[in-house]
Amino acid sequence: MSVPTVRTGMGQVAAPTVRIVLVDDHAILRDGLRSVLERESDLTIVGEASTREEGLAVVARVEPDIVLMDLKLSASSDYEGLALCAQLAKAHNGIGLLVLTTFLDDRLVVEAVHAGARGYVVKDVDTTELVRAIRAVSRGESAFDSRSASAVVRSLNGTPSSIERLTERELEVLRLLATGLSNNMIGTRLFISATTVKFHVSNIMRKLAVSRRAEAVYAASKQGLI
Amino acid sequence: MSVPTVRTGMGQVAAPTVRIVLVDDHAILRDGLRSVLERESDLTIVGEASTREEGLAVVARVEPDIVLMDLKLSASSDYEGLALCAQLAKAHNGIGLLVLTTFLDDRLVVEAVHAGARGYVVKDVDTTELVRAIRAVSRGESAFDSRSASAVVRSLNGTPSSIERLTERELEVLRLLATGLSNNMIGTRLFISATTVKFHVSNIMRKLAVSRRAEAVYAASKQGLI
DNA sequence: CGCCTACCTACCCGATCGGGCAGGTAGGAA
DNA sequence: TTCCTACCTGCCCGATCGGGTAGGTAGGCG
Repeated sequence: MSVPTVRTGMGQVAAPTVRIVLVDDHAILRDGLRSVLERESDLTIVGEASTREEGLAVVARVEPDIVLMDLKLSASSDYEGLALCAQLAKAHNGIGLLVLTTFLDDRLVVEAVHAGARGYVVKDVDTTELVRAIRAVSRGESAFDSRSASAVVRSLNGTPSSIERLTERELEVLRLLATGLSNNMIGTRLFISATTVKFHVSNIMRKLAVSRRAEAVYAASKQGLI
Repeated sequence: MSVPTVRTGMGQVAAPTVRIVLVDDHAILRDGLRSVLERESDLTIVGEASTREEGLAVVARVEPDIVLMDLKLSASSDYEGLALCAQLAKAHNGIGLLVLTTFLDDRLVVEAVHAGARGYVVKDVDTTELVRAIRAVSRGESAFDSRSASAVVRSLNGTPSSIERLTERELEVLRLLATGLSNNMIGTRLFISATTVKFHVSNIMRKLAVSRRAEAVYAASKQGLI
């Protein structure tokens, strides 16, 4: 690591400069963040990206200390950032991944951590709290705003293995379910029998802890599954 | 209007200072916007608010030229800003309401205009485009980024009166529908018969142009109705 | 080899839904 | 007054759903 270290006249070691890449699909937010963060003398924005592909390319090129990223990187998918997180964590060992996002979803927080994020901050926190989180992550520590932290705690001890993931097939059924198709029509579409569709729907409802397909669609929509 | 007008030495009339209030539930975005916009010499942020109530109070106090606001002002409701729009337009005649939001939804654009907004910009546009929109609205003009503009066009000629609003009652039914209740249980909850519930559900499905309750819930969720 | 997961299928049956029918009231606008 | 909107109600009937039961196959893991 060739991180520049600045020594003050007092002989103390000042914080080294933290090199940051921003990944967010909203140019306005990136501009705003850049403007706000660069007021801090120890922070510098060395790159920006608006998509997953751009993010990978930029990070590979500039090798920042921190990637400050949203989980939602397009209108279509609400959690594409998770994939980016995992890819960055794998390709750049020890890189500081800090998620800055709109939604506070227990599941998402946990998934982000699993994907390699060392921090999770929701967008309605104060700027100072964000800066604190950035510095913490840059030191190799973890940083969660208070609400995200409790989400993590909830997910870890409240429900030991609460996250029952839906299988690919179930997601497929779920998406068709959301379009209002009957079991029979879903079966025709997927080349399986209506009985099998019903079986999948049952499992989906069990995993989402609901009892009606309408509710399943709502829950899945809320969680960004579809 | 006691807007200060600045005359240059050339005898030309320079742009007067545009006084802006920001309304957004994310402190970070507000900070960022403030930082970015105040780099423009003719723009000044005179107030901030994170909720509808705050927005009303702040605008009443500082009487800005422009209110730059998000439609989503809390995690629960996706379009509370519409109500704020309408209230502000009513209370402050001629005030410049500019919507800055994440989602581009034809319906929302139209609703915002009906609520009194003179502009609609999605958050992934360039900062310069936002600044241009602010100046346009401050001059009393309208301003839409290109995608919002086409949304308006689509809504106006594509479907003459496509926006069939759900009644309060129907929204009530819809919310219970999303929780997976049966017609009978919804009826019990609302003190009406199951037949009436079915009637409302039918109307909801017709208005949302779907044929199943699951699909209705999905569509409503997508449109931020619930 | 058992054990697990993901996936697939069949039959039954009562509850529910979706779409018709035909009506009613209250309140506001033309 | 007549018209419209929002709201409410009853009855009918075939299609669909939700929840059981009781099986099957393919592939991976220890």
